[in-house]
Amino acid sequence: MPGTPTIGPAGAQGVREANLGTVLRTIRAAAPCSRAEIAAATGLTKSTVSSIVADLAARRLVREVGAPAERRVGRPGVGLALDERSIAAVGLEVNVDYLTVVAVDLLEGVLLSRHAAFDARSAGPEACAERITGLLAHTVADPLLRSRTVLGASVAVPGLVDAPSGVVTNAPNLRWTGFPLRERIAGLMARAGLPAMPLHVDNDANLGVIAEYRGGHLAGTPDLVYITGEVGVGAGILTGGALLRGSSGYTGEIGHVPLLRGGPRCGCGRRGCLEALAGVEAVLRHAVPDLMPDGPLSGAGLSRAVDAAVARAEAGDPAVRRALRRAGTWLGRGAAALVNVIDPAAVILGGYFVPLAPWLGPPCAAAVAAHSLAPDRPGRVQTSGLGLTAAARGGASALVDALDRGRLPLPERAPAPP
Amino acid sequence: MPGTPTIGPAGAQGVREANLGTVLRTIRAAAPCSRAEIAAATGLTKSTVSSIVADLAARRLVREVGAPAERRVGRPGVGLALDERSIAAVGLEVNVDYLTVVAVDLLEGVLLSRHAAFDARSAGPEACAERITGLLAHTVADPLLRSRTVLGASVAVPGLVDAPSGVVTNAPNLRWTGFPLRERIAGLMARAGLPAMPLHVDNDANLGVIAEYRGGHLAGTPDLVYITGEVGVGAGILTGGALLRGSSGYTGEIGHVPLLRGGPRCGCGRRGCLEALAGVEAVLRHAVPDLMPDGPLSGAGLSRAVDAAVARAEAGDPAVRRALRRAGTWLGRGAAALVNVIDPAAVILGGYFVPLAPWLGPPCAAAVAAHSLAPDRPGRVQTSGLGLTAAARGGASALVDALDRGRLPLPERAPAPP
DNA sequence: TGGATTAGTTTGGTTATTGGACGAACACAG
DNA sequence: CTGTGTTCGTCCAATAACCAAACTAATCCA
Repeated sequence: MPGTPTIGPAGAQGVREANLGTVLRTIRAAAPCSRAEIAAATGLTKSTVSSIVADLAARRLVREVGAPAERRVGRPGVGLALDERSIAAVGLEVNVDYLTVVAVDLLEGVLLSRHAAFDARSAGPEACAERITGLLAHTVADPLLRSRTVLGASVAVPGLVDAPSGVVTNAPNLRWTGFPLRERIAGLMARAGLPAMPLHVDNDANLGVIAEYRGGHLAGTPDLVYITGEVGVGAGILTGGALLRGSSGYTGEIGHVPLLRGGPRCGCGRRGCLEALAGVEAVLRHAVPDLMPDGPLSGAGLSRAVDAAVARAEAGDPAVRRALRRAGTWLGRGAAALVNVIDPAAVILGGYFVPLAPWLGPPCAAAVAAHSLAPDRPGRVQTSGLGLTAAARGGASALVDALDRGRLPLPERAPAPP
Repeated sequence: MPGTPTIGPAGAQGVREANLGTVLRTIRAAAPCSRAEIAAATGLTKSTVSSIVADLAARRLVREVGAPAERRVGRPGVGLALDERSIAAVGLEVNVDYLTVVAVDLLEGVLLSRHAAFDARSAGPEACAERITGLLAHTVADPLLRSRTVLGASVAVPGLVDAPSGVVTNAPNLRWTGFPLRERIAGLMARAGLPAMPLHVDNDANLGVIAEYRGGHLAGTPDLVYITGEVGVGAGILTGGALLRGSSGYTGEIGHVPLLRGGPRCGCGRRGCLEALAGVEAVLRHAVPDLMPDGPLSGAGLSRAVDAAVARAEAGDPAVRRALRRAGTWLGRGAAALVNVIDPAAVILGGYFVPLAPWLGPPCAAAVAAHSLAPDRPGRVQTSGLGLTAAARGGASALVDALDRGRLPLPERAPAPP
């Protein structure tokens, strides 16, 4: 059964939008390809495809490339491909201990990527918004982006976000509540005389799973779960190719599922939460206790501690390996709850879990297999290939995704030179 | 982010379909209403609404009723309402110990409802298919349905179902595996010389949540979970108004989430599963041990035992109340896992949990509140008002829902007499 | 050089929505 | 009881988009 029927009247422009998206996606998948091939693949007629391709070319999203090398009988088709020189999309991520920016082109190739240690917790939300705005301004001014149309920017935040309004409802690890991040960034940009652009704010796990869906090893798998391994543990859930948002935004909040009665105390006040057992900070406190301060970590501390834990685990340190194994098992138990409810094709471990995955992954996979009902499926637990840029890339990808759905907020322009 | 873009070309008939659905749903919600009111409510123009209403009237789904009593200045509109005399949809449910049929009209009013004790487990799948076919044939031949167009029939099964093919992949409590139920029913109907009709097979919890979405107290709430309380425990999950199906159909399989290490042995071979702690059969073994046989229950045994447990609980029997309280707490823990992942607006307890709800519901709600992260929401745990007919009604509703989406597999007919 | 084949464009036709004009039906005021 | 104003529903021409088929273009091959 499909979703709730769309409200509002349907009209011809909706049809056009759908078909623009279909053709764009087909070219993305099959480039270089001819109009005739697109017609065959989509079921549209050749005339419709010609009309749509003309439209896309006028917006510089598609261009003609040389005829395909393959030589067959009959008139050769002219190859079409996405024009990756025309647009850009920016994704940012703010997290407890770092700030990331990524800009991608229409092919979702990375144009530019910056990662910097940053103590968002002590900076506070207002200073953070300023820092983000500065980074965004700097990014769009980069020579690599200057000649492109910027589709917009998206900001990933580790916490509960009301995506439509761009308000960060509650981000415990940043200690933000009810902060109107989008509004702030838009205000700061206007004050600095920068051109307005679409701004989106969303949860980091939600954007992480979008990144995996569009660019990870499992790209295109419509039922995916992405688990962030930052200070907090959260899950982004994609079902049927769409984000699960729930009735109030609390989907995938597995960081605080109770796993062990009377277990270690968690930041949320309860005991035995997944985050207190398998969150990166908790893992490191067991694995490399000598490197962890008594108070909260700040700046690049977490990253350094992860590196140290990896080095020791590689060297065969039994205490570190034991700590990672136990954390992996708890993580698997938490993930199993999710697998039993959602039945995803795969669970992808992201963030700081990626470098730790050689030791954390196998026990996690074993625990998922042991505690889930569905028959065991090899490769159900995977490691992200996107590292700490996943959320930022996902934000940028989400902007590109709007084009793939036929929503082209782009003016017609003179056709691109060959 | 909306779901995966629909594949295939979009065309004018898709627009018509969407708008037919929009108008039909508007009339359902606002009847009796005039064409002008529909135009205002939907954003379509008056001419389009006229055209669509004519189409719906030709298919006898809508009829003109007397002008509305409300008197205002200007020409009065002619009232439109759904014509409930024209079609019918049939829903059946086969479960371990009973068989249910329900037929509804376009307003989803119940035309006919039968519930019979039936030992599906010992009858076996083939005999069951014969029995279902017989019941269906008897139902469509009923004088109440004879004059109507039957949209189709849907069968709810407690187990894993591949809905597109109508094959029951695995129904442990019925002991069916890989049984092609739809194909069998279609074959038996053809052999009996009955007219073919669309047949659907789906999981009972999935259809239960559809019934709640369309006809329960929480009708229209797009993020709902329905928990069946039959011999097994399963959840049907609706998110954004659409069923969650997962990558291989194992969504909502909460019956076997492990809750208590070393707990009671479960039918699945493991220990401490939710079903072994809070499944109806397990509950009754604790609550009314004297009424439960050592072997498996058969026929109407379960229903009688539930009645007895209710009677004793009402009389204040402390052992029964204690057993129900404990089961409710376990159920709440299992439901909390679901709430933390899905964030539904409500969790609805169905099946045999309904009569037991006065004692089982409050501890269940308390456990959900205690173990879920999102702020407590009163009324998060609800009791179904549909009793044991939920799944059958949901199947029938799903057929009506196709009309509400504009898919009208109905021939044009002479307009209905006033 | 001409036939076969495939690509892309052009032209005409279909479906469905839109928007404005118009007649119909009623209330109200004089 | 008659005119005026208001709202309802329909009719008709215009528009947008897709489709089907004819047509031109480009290439291979005999």
